[in-house]
Amino acid sequence: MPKALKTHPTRAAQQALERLEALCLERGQRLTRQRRAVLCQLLAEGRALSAYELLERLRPEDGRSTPAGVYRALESLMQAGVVHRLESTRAFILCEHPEAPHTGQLLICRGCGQVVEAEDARVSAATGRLGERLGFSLDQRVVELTGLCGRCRAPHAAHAQ
Amino acid sequence: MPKALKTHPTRAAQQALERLEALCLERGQRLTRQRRAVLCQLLAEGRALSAYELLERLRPEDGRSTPAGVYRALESLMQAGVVHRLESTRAFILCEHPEAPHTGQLLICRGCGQVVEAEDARVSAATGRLGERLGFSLDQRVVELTGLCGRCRAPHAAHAQ
DNA sequence: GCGGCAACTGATACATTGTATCATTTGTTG
DNA sequence: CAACAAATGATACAATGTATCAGTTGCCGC
Repeated sequence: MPKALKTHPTRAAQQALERLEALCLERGQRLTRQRRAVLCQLLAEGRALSAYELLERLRPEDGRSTPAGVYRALESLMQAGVVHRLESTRAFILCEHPEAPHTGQLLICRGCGQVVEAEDARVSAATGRLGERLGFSLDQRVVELTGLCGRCRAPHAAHAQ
Repeated sequence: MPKALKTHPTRAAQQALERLEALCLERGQRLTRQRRAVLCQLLAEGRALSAYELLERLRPEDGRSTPAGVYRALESLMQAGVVHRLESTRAFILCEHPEAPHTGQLLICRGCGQVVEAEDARVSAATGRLGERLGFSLDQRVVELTGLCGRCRAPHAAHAQ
């Protein structure tokens, strides 16, 4: 029974929202109306949204929202580590593990659009070592793996692998 | 003595170009005037270019070049595996190791813009295993590591690490 | 509370990146 | 060399992201 949470979004969402807000403040970001609104939308949607999809959803509640405003809010939320940008799809999504600072990996299902966030030690170690080996001091690691998730693959073919 | 190659670009470039052209044909891509022109520019430039930077460079030689045309040419060249797209900078660059099919990693220096292409077994293995572990059958892996290369770091600070 | 400064916003305009469509041209193949 | 598929040219447009600057808001010390 997926989507069951949708039936009482305010309950769990409220709690999650407060946790995210606390993190923003801890990390030196003011938490303004706009930023809160962007957080809410991402939380409510539960999937990655483009900046302009966000804008569409904000406009009804706040007719004064603008692209620049949305991007500024996203910038701040990314600074705080509670939102990630998907470079390969130009979309934004809530961080799943915002408590711990991270340089994670993102797995993107091209079937259902689901995004799973991972923090794989082997991948982190391997990319770190690769940087060292080539003499780079890394400050950003984009690891985005696209494919079909288990659920999306199942109906189409039985040939595992 | 960097940039020494620039003094006789046609020599080595000609040879590289022929090799790239051969690869395109082998891989079922027609090699048309436009595509050849794009290859030439990327080869001449030796660094990543945006689609519109490419367009600027093509226009003088062929006033009929259009954005759509450039993107179509790039599409074909990427199909042939001789060009890569940098997702995190929205730019395109010649593949350094076009002979071998690959799902490589790209290291991008934010100082000089240099892009180094790697094919690190540990990174490939680790990302592959991560996909498996989470039930994904991957068909695209974006690994883009940004930082400062050795040369760009050196002048600024002596604190190794 | 409140004055003042920095941060944020609203508004507008614009820059960059990427696509859709369709008539025409080109290239390949039998 | 006819015919068909692929690529191109032209135009228009869609999507994504930024610059600027005047005005407002929030925070901090008093």
